[in-house]
Amino acid sequence: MDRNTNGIRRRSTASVGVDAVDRKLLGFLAEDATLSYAELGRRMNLSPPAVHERVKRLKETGVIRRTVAVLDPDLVGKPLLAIVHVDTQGWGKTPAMMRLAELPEVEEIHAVTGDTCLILKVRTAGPAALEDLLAHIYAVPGVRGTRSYIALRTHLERGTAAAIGLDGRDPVTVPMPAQESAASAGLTE
Amino acid sequence: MDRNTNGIRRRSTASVGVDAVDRKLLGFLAEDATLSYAELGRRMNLSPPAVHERVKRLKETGVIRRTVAVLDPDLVGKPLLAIVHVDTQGWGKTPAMMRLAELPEVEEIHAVTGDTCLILKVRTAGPAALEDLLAHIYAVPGVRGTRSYIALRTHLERGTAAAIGLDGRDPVTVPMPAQESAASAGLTE
DNA sequence: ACTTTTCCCTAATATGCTTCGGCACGAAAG
DNA sequence: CTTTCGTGCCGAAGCATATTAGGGAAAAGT
Repeated sequence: MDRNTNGIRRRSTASVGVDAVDRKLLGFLAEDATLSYAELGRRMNLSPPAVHERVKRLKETGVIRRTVAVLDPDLVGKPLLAIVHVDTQGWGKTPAMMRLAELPEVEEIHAVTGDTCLILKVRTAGPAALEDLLAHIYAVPGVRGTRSYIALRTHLERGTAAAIGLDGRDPVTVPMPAQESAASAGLTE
Repeated sequence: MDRNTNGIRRRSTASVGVDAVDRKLLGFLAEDATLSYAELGRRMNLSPPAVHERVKRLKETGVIRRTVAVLDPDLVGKPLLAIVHVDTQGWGKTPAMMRLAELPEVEEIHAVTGDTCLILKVRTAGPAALEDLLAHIYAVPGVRGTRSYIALRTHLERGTAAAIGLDGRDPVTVPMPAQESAASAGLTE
């Protein structure tokens, strides 16, 4: 219901109305949602009520989906991160996916293009737990095979935040250096 | 009903210590960090100050890394999600990685085992923007090639939250991960 | 048995959120 | 050019909430 079931948005590209001030605000909130409205107002030359009004609107329109606490995977007992490619029979759809989504260790499930069908992001207590998890995955009907990539180190992990113009960077349009030469050089598959 | 208030299990070792109550609390906060201490206390039969005390400790010990607003990728102009495998020359190390981390569209960078070196999670405004981004990636010294998996649909995307015993599910056999410098052992932003 | 530590509670204070009415600016209509 | 309407902001007030302080009960350690 809250979904944009209309399908087509009237406004230009993405926008239920997100102006530059909103983007800056979102940038701050996506990095630290505990900032007070007073502090936010100070940072962008606005009064607390004005900030409150914008945040309220952004939540209602769904731009801000929710506010969550980010936990340290190591400290909560899930030090092992793995990306798992899953090959399925046919185009999986939901029955199998639902099963996978029920596993607590599975954080993300994406249906993708390429030489695999599903990409999972999972966190387990260790290699043994990962093996158990893979056993569960294989037990799901329709699963033909998996290919796991174990993360040795995470160099970066942030929200959609940075994509916004937090630090004044232009958001939507990437700088782009030499798009034609480099792009056509060798990425076509 | 009031049994929870007393007889809490002793904290195993002098480590960072995350007991059952903490895990339940973390489960709630990882799903909605805007819940008031009163509400949290009500849900787990604790007084607001008691909850406050625990949350404060969890933040200080680094279990709760930060609190952030989760944005809708579509509504902020980044509807295209892609997983990009990057092959590098030698074992990349940081100079190249630093360059990649500077790109706003890049959300995650993991060094992994398997038939590739790095796995990136990126969000762009569209196919063209992804091409531009790939051009940037190829421009980084040491990058030999990439393989992109475009997400057609995201079936699940949640935090580490679910891995905790929020809904009473037994996480796996875990806890008691680190013993001493666990807080500093984690990824330092 | 006694001490210490841990964890919680009630009560009180302070801080920040949230609402309300009014004003200024810009756009569309007359 | 003037009027009207809509939007977005501000300052002040009321109120919910976070936060601190003091004290007590139970378990762990001596």
